Amino acid sequence: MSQAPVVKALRRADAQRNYDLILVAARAAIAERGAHIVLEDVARDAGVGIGTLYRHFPTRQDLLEEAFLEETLLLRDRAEALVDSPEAWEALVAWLRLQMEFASRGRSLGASVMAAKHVEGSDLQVAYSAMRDAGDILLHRAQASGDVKDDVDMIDVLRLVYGIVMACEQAPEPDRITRMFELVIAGIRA
Amino acid sequence: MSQAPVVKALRRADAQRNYDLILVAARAAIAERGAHIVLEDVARDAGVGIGTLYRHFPTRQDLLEEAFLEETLLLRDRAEALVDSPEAWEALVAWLRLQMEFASRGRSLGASVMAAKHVEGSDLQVAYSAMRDAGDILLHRAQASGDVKDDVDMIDVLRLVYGIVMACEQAPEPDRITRMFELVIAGIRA
DNA sequence: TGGCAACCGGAGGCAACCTCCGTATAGTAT
DNA sequence: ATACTATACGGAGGTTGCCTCCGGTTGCCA
Repeated sequence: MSQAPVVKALRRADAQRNYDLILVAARAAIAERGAHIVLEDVARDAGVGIGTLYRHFPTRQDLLEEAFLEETLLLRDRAEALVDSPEAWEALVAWLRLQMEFASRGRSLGASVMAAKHVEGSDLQVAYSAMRDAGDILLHRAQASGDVKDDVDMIDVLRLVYGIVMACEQAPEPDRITRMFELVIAGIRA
Repeated sequence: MSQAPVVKALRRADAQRNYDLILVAARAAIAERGAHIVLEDVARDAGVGIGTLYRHFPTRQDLLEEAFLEETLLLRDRAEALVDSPEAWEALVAWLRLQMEFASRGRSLGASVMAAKHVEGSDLQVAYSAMRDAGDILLHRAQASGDVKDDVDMIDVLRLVYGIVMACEQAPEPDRITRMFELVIAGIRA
């Protein structure tokens, strides 16, 4: 299911080590304070210079993409696991709920990730497509069983989920988020 | 329906003139390039110094709030006008559609406004509450006529609308936005 | 017309982003 | 082991945008 750390090309040992340290620090910072991380802080936490961070991740976007790649692959795996579930509708809803938790954890990342997905050929774009394809199967199953409207599109549904998180970012109230999620779920139901 | 330019207190004529010039420049800039306006540019466009801008609008938030105040009051007026409509459901949907257009125009402002609304006592907060109250009447009418679920909350609905705009900010596709909007509408329908 | 409270404006401090280049070192060839 | 070099390190410093401060200016009233 899971995968080994990403190794982009042949790299010197110290370079690979720093690359990993930076990613670890970035993920920790994002989990704690959201995606508005200060890259200088990440570099310090990782114990490397800012120059090193920028060599490995030329843009802020590159770092964020890499930081979320793992989680995206995990969500794809979850979708694939849920395909075996006998309850098509419940499986779909469960997966969408996971999506929402993922989005909440990377609060403020929404916009960044949203932009990244469209960069053709990027690692995250590929992973995101794979994840969405896996989710699509859940959606189509639920449509085949008559639980979901036929004209519903997975991209739209995912965006609605991300939109909820973004709109509630400033004042996150768990029960409000839950209610909004349920409205969306009701909206796609046949 | 509409209202005269806002005059906060007794101000010297030059101060009032600059205040208005700044707001005009800010609204123009937002309409053209979204809410990521550079305040230095706004000041230059308005023909005043940056210091003057900051005296009138101590924080970026203050300027954005003021820039959107008019539109918020207008949306309230629209809700009040729609109360007379015989079709409760259609009136509600029409008003929500207006909300979406409003949000689209101030692209990237979503988060800022979302934050501002909660600043107790701010002009925009008061105006926003008034607008929401007016919208609430539309909602309750649609609930009374059995068109909308009883447990739907206007705050949730508005946030969903704003969420759509935010989630589609990076790559706005009008028909996708329309489809997402319709999913939300379907979600609140009884 | 004088006086002053209100107002103006831009120089400059600060924070975050990112680049550049002199220094250090892992890996390799001898 | 040693020397060599491609690769990598790291932080000084340039850039941009945010915001403050205060010496100079001006509308307004007596």
